[in-house]
Parts: sequence; structure tokens; C-alpha cells
Amino acid sequence: MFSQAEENYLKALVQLIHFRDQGNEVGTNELALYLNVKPATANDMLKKLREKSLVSYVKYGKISLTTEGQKAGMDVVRKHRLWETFLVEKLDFTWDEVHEVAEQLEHIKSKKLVNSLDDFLQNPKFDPHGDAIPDREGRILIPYQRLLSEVSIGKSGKVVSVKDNSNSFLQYADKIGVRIGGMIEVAGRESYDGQTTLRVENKDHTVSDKFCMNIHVVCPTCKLGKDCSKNDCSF
Amino acid sequence: MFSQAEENYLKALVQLIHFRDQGNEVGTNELALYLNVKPATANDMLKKLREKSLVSYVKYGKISLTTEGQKAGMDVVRKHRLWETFLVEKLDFTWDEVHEVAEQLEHIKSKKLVNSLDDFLQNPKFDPHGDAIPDREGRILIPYQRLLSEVSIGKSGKVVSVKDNSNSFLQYADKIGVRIGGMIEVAGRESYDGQTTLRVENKDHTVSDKFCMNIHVVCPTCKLGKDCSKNDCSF
DNA sequence: TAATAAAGTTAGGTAGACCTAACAAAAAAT
DNA sequence: ATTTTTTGTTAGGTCTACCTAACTTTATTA
Ligand SMILES: [Mn+2]
Ligand SMILES: [Mn+2]
Ligand SMILES: [Mn+2]
Ligand SMILES: [Mn+2]
Repeated sequence: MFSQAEENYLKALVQLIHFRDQGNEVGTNELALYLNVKPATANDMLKKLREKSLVSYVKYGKISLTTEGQKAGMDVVRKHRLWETFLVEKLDFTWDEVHEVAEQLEHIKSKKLVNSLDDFLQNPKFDPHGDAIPDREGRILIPYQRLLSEVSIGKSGKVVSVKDNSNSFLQYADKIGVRIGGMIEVAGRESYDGQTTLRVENKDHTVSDKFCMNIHVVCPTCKLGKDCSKNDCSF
Repeated sequence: MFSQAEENYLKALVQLIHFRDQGNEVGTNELALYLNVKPATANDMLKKLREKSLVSYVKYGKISLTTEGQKAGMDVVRKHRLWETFLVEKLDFTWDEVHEVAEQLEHIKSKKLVNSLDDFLQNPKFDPHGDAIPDREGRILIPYQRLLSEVSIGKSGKVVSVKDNSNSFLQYADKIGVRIGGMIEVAGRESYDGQTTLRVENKDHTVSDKFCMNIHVVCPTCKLGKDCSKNDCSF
């Protein structure tokens, strides 16, 4: 199997390369910064992981994970997020206390343990921070996103991404408090032209339909939308 | 805190020095053998632990734990046994599958985690192998032992130790299948002279009262005897 | 385009936890 | 009381995962 250090690098690479919407090019320095080590150390490890066919990169080039490397990294993410869920659901930890401990627990080596834990927790799809938990094959559930313009009146959504990246759009969004990770409630919508009243950070703003068509949101609690059986599902 | 290796040595020392009825003198070779390392390695570590005031020993002398070292070792034992209990009680592991995983889990560093786990499991007093779980102060519950001669007819006990160590006694005990860790049921007892019928490994043997007065047994399920509230308690 | 800055690499070094081989002390057997 | 065996110690070496300092390549800016 892999050492604790190797696992941390593989997980970091999955996170930097695959779990970010933009700028998924990753270099030695960025990886080192992310893991709180020096670039020289990260460089050593990259060479080692290349030997083991877990990453693929050439000197001075950008880093990518092989299929095998990605699978291994996903597995660490899976374990991390399952343990976080365990700590919150079963041991009454709060969401901000779990990370440090999960950072250790994610390295326990036992297939049976992980899968039993998964079942014990009733195969959760998202961890306490709302991040998707990869299944045993490393597959991840993409949260059910919808455009803010399609959210019904009275419902709320959590912003996950924006389509428009122009300065005017971003500055406007920022001005009314709309940011990635933030909550928006659709307080009202005019049927005549789609003028929409959004409640953001306890303040109401009337915006155009065009604006709403550029914002992706998910259900803040389950992230699953349509197929979700939870009774507090927003979608 | 302590490194994983240090913790393994401390736990081993607690086990060799304090959790054995006889022969609690421990040397470098025995420690090394127990931990599957070479004597030279154990010697290195002992010097390191002495520096840290966790063990106390002189060159060529026997090893003992300081108060601090014993506390630290007990804590590892506590974690090991709590995790074993978790695996069996909550994740449906069998008693023979838990050791290897607990060997890893015992090194997770988080006071809150251990204590929450303890509560989640409802503060168990014994692990799946029947070994006592130290409490947060490192105190251990001594199982409630009684002499086989005091066990009521129909009840069963698990052998934990013998008083007589003569060859004739041990050979006799061996012949009828009585060994440490084994089960004995008191099938009958003659009120005239205490002649007792024992059921061992599905065979009946009639033995003297004198024989029964040399065998210590505990309740095989709870080990607590009198004060135990479990309805399958044998005592 | 040349100068400067940023990013990435290499060489050489440390600490922890292990090893082998040679040696010394203590215990057991003759 | 020697010899032999067992037990314990030391010296010196490996491997992993870090580090610093010097250097090279690539990217940015003047
Ligand atoms: Mn980690
Ligand atoms: Mn998380
Ligand atoms: Mn261990
Ligand atoms: Mn046990």
C-alpha cells in the first residue's frame, strides 16, 4: 500500500486538479504550499510517485494523476469525508472540529473498515461540509445544480458557481453580497419580465432574470434536488 | 505527544510488566521479540524513552515504567480496546478481525475522540476479548474472580488463573481439559464432601473440592459478577 | 530583446526508526 | 572456577520524509 505521506500527496493532487472549477494546472510550488512543505520536498515526492506510475509529469512541466493515482487519491478523500461524517453524526463533533482528526483517520488501512463505516452511516452522499463522498469505485456524485432563475419562490439555494465572468457581472454580484458558498433565497418573482427579489444576508435586492440565469445553486442541505427524499430538501 | 513507535513500546511495556500474572521482569530481548524488532532497535528506543523520563532502567538491568510512562502506555491500551469494542459492536467485525485495525486506530491523537467514543459505546468495561478497558485516568477494573468451588450448580466460569502450580495439579488439570481461558460448567456438587461434576469441552469429570479451590474463574460474559446488571451474568 | 522575477530542480544534510555484525556482560552449565 | 550460552550493547549503515542553499529553466516585464 501507500505511505501516509504518499497518501497526503495523492489526496492533495486530487483536490487541486479535480476539485476546483478553474485553474486546474498544478505545479510543484503550489502543491508544496498546499501541503506545508518546501518545493524541494514536493519535488522529491513527485519523482517517487512517478516511479510508482501514480503521477505523470515531465521536468518543469505540469502535474497530472494517472488513472491509478486518481483512484488512490479518491480513496483517501472518501475515507476523510466518511470519518468526518462519523465524527459529526455519531460522536457529536461540530463541523469545525473534525478536519484535524479526519486527517489522521483517513490513513487507516482496512477496506472492510471503510466499507462497514460507509454502511453504518447509511452510505452518506455528502460530508458535514457539504462535499461529496466518493463511492467505493471512486465515483463522486455531482451535486444537482440549477440556475437561480429556475428556483421557485420561497426556496433557497447555495451558490456553487457563476457562468458570467465579466468584471461588471462579478462586481455587481459582489455588491449585493452574492458569493460562492453563500445562500440566496428567492423571495419573489415578477411573471411579467422575470424581475426577481433575492434575499441575501437578510437584505432584499431586485435583480433581472438575466442576472439569475448566470448563477448556479444547489440545495443547501442535501445537494441532491429532485431525487432526494429528505423533507427539508429545498428543490 | 508521542510518536507511533514510542506508543507501541509503551503499550508493550505495560502489557509485559503489568498485565501478566507471573514473571514481570522484562528485558531488551523479550521486548524486542514482542514487538518484532531486533534487540538493537529496542535498545535504541529504551535509551530514548529514558531521556524522556518514561522508562527507568540501567545498562544491563531490567526495565520499568515511570508513573508518566505507565499512564501513557495505559492510554494506548485504552484506545486499542475501545476501538476493538467499536469495531465489534458497531461495525460487525468478529473478535479475530479487530486486532490489526485497532493496532492502527490506537495511535489517533485526539482526547475528545477517545472520550466521545467511550461514551458512544456506553463506557464499556471490557473489550471483545474480555480484557479490561482502562478508564480516562488509566485505572483498570479487576475482573470479579471467584474460586470454582464457590460457583453455583448450573453456572459457568472462565478460567483466569490457578493457585496451585505443582506438576501433579497442572498435569491433572490438563488431562481433563482445564486451561487458562477455557470454560467450565459446574454440572453438580455433592453436599456430603463437595465432590463436583465439571463439564469441560462437553465431557463430564468428577473432581474433588480441593481441586476446585485452586481454580479462579470469572463470569465469561461480563466479568463483573455481583454488581453486574446484565441478565446473562453467570454469577 | 534583455533584464528581472517566479517556478522548479539538484546536491547535500538531518532525524526517526529500523537493520547487521561485532562485542561485552551476566547467567547457566560443566 | 572455567567454559559456554544467553542477554544486552555499540558502531555503523539504510530508508523515508523532511530541510537549506545554490542553481537552472521558464515566464514576465521593462
Ligand atoms: Mn492526512
Ligand atoms: Mn470535509
Ligand atoms: Mn500500534
Ligand atoms: Mn483486545
